[in-house]
Parts: sequence; C-alpha cells; structure tokens
Amino acid sequence: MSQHRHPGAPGSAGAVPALPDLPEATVARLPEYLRALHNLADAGHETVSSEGLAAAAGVNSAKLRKDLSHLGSYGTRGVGYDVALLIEQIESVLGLTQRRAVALVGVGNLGHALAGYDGFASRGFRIAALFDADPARVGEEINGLVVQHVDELPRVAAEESIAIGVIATPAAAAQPVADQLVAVGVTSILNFAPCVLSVPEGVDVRKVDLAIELQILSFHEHRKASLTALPATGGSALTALPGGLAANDSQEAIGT
Amino acid sequence: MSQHRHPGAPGSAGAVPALPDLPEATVARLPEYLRALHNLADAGHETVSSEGLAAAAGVNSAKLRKDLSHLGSYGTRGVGYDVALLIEQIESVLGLTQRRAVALVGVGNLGHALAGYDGFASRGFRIAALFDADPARVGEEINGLVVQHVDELPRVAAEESIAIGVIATPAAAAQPVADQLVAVGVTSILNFAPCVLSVPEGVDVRKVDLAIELQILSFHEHRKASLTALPATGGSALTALPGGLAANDSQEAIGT
DNA sequence: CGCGATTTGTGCACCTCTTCACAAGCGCCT
DNA sequence: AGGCGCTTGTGAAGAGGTGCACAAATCGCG
Repeated sequence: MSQHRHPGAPGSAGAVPALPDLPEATVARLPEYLRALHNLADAGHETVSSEGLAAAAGVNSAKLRKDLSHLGSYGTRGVGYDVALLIEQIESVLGLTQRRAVALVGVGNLGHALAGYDGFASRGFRIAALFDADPARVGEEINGLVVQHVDELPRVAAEESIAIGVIATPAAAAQPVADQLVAVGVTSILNFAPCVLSVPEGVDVRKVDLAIELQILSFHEHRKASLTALPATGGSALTALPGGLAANDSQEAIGT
Repeated sequence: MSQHRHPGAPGSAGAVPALPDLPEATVARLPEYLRALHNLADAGHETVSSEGLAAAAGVNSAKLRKDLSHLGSYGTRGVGYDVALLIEQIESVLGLTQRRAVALVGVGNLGHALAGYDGFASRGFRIAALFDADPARVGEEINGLVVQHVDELPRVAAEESIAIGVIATPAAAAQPVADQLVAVGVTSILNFAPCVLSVPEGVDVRKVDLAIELQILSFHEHRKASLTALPATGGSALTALPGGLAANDSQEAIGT
C-alpha cells in the first residue's frame, strides 16, 4: 500500500496530544472500532468491555486492547471503556474532527455510485467536487453537485481545500489524473482504477480493486473444492452443504 | 508441507494436481501480477524479468520472486519469466480457468454500479443474477439482467451454480442476506455493507468498506499535517519531504 | 475496610511477512 | 570451449503483527 517511514524522534510530547505513530495494522482497524462504537452509542450503551467491542468489530479482544493501548486510551479496569470518550479519542486520532473535502474524478459507472454514496457524508467526509474529462458528462448534476471538467481542478481544489482525491476513471486515465491531483497539492488518493499509480514521496495512495477481491475469493473457493475432492482422512462426507455445516474443519481461516 | 512438485504437463491445465498452501499475502498479490502480465502481453512482451514485472505491479522484486517461487513457477535464469506461461499458471492457481458465477444482492446505489461494472466480466467472473428485497426494484433490467426478488435466491442459486455472493445492501440487511447465501451453499462472500458478518466456519468473507479507506487516508493526512506544523527537531537531516510539491500549509488547529 | 469479581494493559513467545544478499543457472559472445 | 553478464531462486536475518496468559487496577458488597 503506502510506504511509510517515520523518521525523527517523536519523543517530545508537548502540550499537544502527541500523535503516536501507530502500527499500520492498528490504524486500519480503528475505523472498524469507530463504527461499532457508534452502533453501541445509538443502542444506548455508555460503557463497553473489550470483549464486547471486539465482538462487535469482529476481532480478537486482546488485539483490540493492544490497539487501544497504543493510542493511550483510557479504559477503566473492572468496568470497560467509556463509549463516548472512546469515540472522541478515535475520531481525534483519525483526524475526523474536521470534515475533510473529497474530490471525485471520473463520474462513470462506479464514480456515479460513489458520488451518491451517503456513507461518506455520514462518516466525516464531504464530497466537494465532481470531475470528468468527458465534455458530455460535464454539467450533469449528481446529488446536488454539478460535474465539472477536470481542467477546473486547480481552481476548485484551492477554493474547496480539497484534502483527498478519489480516482474512479478508467485505468488509462488514472495516472494523468493522479499527477494533476498531486500538482494541486492533494497528498491522499483513493484509487479505484485497476492500475498502479506512481506518486512522489509523501503522497499516500490506497487502492481498491473490486475484481481483485473476487479473485482472492476465487482462490479460496478453488482450494476448498480441491480439498473436498482430496481423500480427507476425516471420513465424514461433506456432501450436504446447506444442511449440515461440518464444523470439523478447524483449518479454515479467514485472513484479511 | 511439500510444496515443490513437478506437474507433468504445464501446458494443459485440466485437473489441478495439488494446491500448495500459499501464504495469504501472496494470494492477495497474485491478481495484481496477473493484471500486470496481461498488460505486458498486450504490449507484445513475451518474457519479463522479475524487476520489470515487479515495477509493473508496484512491488519489490525480491517479494515477487518469492511469491512466484511459492507456486513453483518456472522462470529462466538470465532471461526472466515467460509471460504467457505465467499468466496460465496464476490463473490456474487462482481458479480462474472456470468462469465463476456471481450473485449480487442489493441493487441500490452501489449495487447498481457493481452490476454494470465490466471489470468483473473481463477478469473471469460472470454476474449471473441480481437480487433485491425491495419489490419496487424487482423487474428492473440492468445490463441485460432482470432484478429478482431475494426470495428467488434458492432456486436461482441452484440453476446458475452461484459460487460467490456479493452483498451491496444497507448494513441492517446484510446479515440476513448472508445467512440466506450460506443457506443455499455459497461459501464465498464479498461484503460491501459496513458491518461485521457472522458466518459458519468454512465460509470466506471479504469486506470492502469505502468509508474506512477514506478514514485511513484521513489519519495519514492528519499525521502529515501535524508533522509539518511541528518545528523540526534539530539534526534530523533525513526528513527530506518532497521538495517539488506545493506545501499544503493547512495548519491543523489541534485543540488543547 | 477488606475481599472477591471483573476487566484492562502488557510482557512474551510464536508466527507470518519482508528484505537483503548471494550462490546457482542460463544464454550469449569471443 | 570458456568466460562473462544477467537473472532467478532461496537461506537467513529482521521487522511487524498476533494471541496467550497474567499482574495490576478498579468497583461493588458484605
């Protein structure tokens, strides 16, 4: 994904809540905890144990405790974590206290859906501008926003203080678009195009490739099929799939 | 544990002999290699070095070589890898020799886009059926497929030999849908709903949460901003941040 | 006021993944 | 034939992540 090296010594803790360099794996899980916490808060819970939160987030409880300990979170032994406080802490660490402006480039099939995805707005982001290179698409209004030509990017980026760029163009157009985003100062890019982006140091790129996810699933499907075909010494026939779920297979692990 | 095996005829991929248990990290990268290889093949390359392929896939060359060695791949020292052969090998390992049928449940905003996403078809998958629980959406035709009611799932799953289920419903509906998919024998699920799915052992779930990706980017953006705002501690000459970039001086007002 | 029940925070061992560095192998050129 | 340059495949070291198990801390209660 993104290559990170954290130079220097972050030891100096001023009056500012020092931003500890969290393990990347922890950072990737914090949003999941946050979502679970919001659910718990909506359900009226004021505190939650690591066990309960871990279950809601689908992780191991020890892992969760270690993750939270990394950001110096305050739980209470014998009680658990204060839900509201923990939400505040995680949102602060993730930088969600300010609503970041997102520019979406490429309003095709997928981009159209992303533009209308309300999950962004509800979780701290504001889609501030839509762009496309196709003049036929410029001017179209989606969700209250008018699609602009990608050449307008420099002006709009400055006006709207774009913090994150989302690329939903065809693969061939992705690299030029990324270059343009970088040129106007965007240092975080979410790329849906199936290609590798080359960006200067200091720019973070995360990639989401829907077909890759399916291919990974395909591998496991393939493997499972070849396992049932193999002479598994267990003996019990795994024929009936819907009815009996043979919990005998302890080797199945869903890794992510 | 025996992972070095010589298949008889690499040219014909009939019944796959033995599936070596690849590291999960390797499996996740194989699709990326595959995409890069297809690009290279289209560009007319017949062979490629690990260095070249690694660059095209955006990874370290040593990592790539180790990944390929895991699946017993045949490169030629001094020359590189045969592009066509490698494509065949990877597709065989990923189980892409057969085109798998995918059922998509939830034809809302995102699901609509997924139904029309041609990246699935071009990479070995066939969207075989669309479902929704909303009667108002049933009957709609998308990309040549008619949306059916989710209650039709058992019948259609059997008819179409559904191998993979994609959930693009709201979070509240995701778990029941997953249960239904599992009940009809689906053992691989790609979940776009922002929630944790609980499935029996032996069922693989992969999750894609678009907002989480943005939140991870937000964290890095937040960190970068707080780093530039901090006065550089003396002596650290290696903090060579990109010089050519316009420094985005958005000062984070970190509350006390 | 002390005790037991409960839950956090963490040291430690294990495991997976990454990266370096280099020997072995291959083709080409002289 | 022999040497030379290039590339693969891999051993080994290191880095990072995971999960167990337990001490420390806190609350409620008798």
